[in-house]
Amino acid sequence: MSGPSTPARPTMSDVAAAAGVSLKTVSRVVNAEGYVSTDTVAAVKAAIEQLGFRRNDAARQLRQGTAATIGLIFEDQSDPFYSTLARAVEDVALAHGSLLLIASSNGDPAHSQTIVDAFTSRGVDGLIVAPAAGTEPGLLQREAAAGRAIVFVDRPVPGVDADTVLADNVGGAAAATAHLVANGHRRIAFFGDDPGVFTATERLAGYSRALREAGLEPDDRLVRLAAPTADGLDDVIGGVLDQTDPPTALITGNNRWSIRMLRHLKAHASRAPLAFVGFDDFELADVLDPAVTVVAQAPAEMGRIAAELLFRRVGGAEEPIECIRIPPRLIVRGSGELPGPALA
Amino acid sequence: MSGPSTPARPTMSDVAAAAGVSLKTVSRVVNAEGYVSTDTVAAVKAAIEQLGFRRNDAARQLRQGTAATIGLIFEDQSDPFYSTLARAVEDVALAHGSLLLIASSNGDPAHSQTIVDAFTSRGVDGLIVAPAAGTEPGLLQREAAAGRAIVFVDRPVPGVDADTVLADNVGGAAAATAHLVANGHRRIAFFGDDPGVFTATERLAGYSRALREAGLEPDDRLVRLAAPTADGLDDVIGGVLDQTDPPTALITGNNRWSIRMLRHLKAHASRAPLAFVGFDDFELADVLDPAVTVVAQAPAEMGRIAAELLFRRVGGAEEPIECIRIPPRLIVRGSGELPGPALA
DNA sequence: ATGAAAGCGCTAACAT
DNA sequence: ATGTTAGCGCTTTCAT
Repeated sequence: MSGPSTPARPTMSDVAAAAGVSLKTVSRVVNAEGYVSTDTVAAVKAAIEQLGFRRNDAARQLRQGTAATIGLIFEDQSDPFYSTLARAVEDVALAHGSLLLIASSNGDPAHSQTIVDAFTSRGVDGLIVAPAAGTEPGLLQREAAAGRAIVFVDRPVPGVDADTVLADNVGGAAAATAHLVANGHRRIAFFGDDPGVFTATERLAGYSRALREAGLEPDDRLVRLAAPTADGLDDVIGGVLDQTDPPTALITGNNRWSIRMLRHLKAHASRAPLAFVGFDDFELADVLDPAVTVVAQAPAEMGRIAAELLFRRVGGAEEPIECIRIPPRLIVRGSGELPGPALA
Repeated sequence: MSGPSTPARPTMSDVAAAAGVSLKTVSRVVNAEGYVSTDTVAAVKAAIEQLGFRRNDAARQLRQGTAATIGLIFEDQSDPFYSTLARAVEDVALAHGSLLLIASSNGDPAHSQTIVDAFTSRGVDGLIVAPAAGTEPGLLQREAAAGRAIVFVDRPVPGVDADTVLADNVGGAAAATAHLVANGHRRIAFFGDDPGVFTATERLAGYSRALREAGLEPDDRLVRLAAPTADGLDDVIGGVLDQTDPPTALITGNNRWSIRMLRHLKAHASRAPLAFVGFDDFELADVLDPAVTVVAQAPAEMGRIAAELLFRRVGGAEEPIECIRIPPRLIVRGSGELPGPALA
């Protein structure tokens, strides 16, 4: 007699009793298996409606072994790059009748592992993971080997046999760099994420390659790799931009860095303007003055492709592992076209 | 003999057999129930490790009736307002050992209903919902009455007995309007979401109230309500801003509208500058020139509070239904302080 | 401290 | 077209 008595949820037996049929017939109707007479279907549906029956998917999952659910793991689900990607995954999942579990790893491999465990305990049919830097292959490879569908996005985990969808980071960063060179710049700075982060390293490599291809000497004094959320970045940036023989252009290695940089540049507006190309597009890049030239990734496309790969595997496809590179696209908006000394 | 033979996932019986104990003892160890000798614990843990056992939560859920999962339903999980809110919910859920199912309603009440069904079939312990405009109370009230924990955020559903976390939309919009009046503006335009959207109507009411309190006559020619994603908004906006006796200031009713407006203003820069206050903060508002004055909501706080309310209910709390209003905060950045005619 | 048996609500397999 | 039976892997209950 304590609390408001919550009416117990009706089960298929309750519906069966109400409709005067057997349990299995209710199951047939609920799952639209067919081979049930029109009258019976109507009677069962009426009983379902009247009792407010909803199938208990835990029981279904226990029996069938499928959760109709996939798990997403990102560093931070509120990062616009990942939330856009997640949305695209959701649309594909919906078409496959699947739901989405989402969790943020905070870039912590240990926590990431906890999430993988929690997801697999729940029997997710597959995982789409942007792995945290430093993720060991062990657990994931075990899952992959046990037949769990896994697709990596944005970053791979070497040692895990799983499909992977990556941006062409080297090519994109090289294109950004070449673009600045073509606009007359010779001293181009690069600000990227922590060197442990796969994309940061690849993008730095693309930058260096393009410099060399342009006959320019990479200069350590123009490169800084640090988490864009770190403290003291104003000093880090200032140390590069205010040195003797300073850069006349710069590249930021991801959207967090672009935004951090724009904030810095606004706070230090007395400095001579620098040409600026960001890796990854971001909202309002086109509205700023000058509008920000970017190498746009295609997060929605990456999400869609990753999800399609995943559901192919969930469906039992045995094709060889794929690694798909999505080419980024240079979007010229103004900030990257300020002429450098060689054109001045 | 088709495909790579996927090793069957080990169960508790397998672990029990390997460790030479009974099924129940394994269960005790896995769930840290205690009353197991140190040696036995060690033996069981070794077997778990060796076999790579993970508890099957579908079976657990079937028996216990709890999924350790909550469901989130938003219009669009990639909207920064909602993705920030979702992230805050996630942090609270994590502390309660719960995972997050997320789905986007696209503002469609029918699809929203499908999602609620899918979530409840899966036995979620609770729902956090930003309901689509036009949501009927029926299904949700049935769930609430059946004891499912529900918390509404951003918008209520009248007729459903559930806790609700809302912004003080009227107060916030009134503050934005009063701020512009105090800066000398007399003709202030308002661009908000569709009139079916709860927040749009409340914010419009706050705007009108503040005008009247300032002794100003609300003027229909200065107000437009439309989805910020609609086509042809440039004409809608132009129709207001380019009329005879045009406004000298404007308010946008949500972050999507703010961004839409900034894009329009940039494309029509020849027009005399208008004072501008946005409802809801957005990234880079501080970096634009002029920086955009906003009435900032607190999506993370709203998410945290909603989640805390939810888990209180999941835990069985029987307190009366609460409706919490979170006061927004005016952040003065420049765009809202351009002096109007009364101060010129 | 440990174990045996029953059963959660559903679907698979097999009748009829 | 419909029904019966067994059992998915776990937790609950009750012994010992």
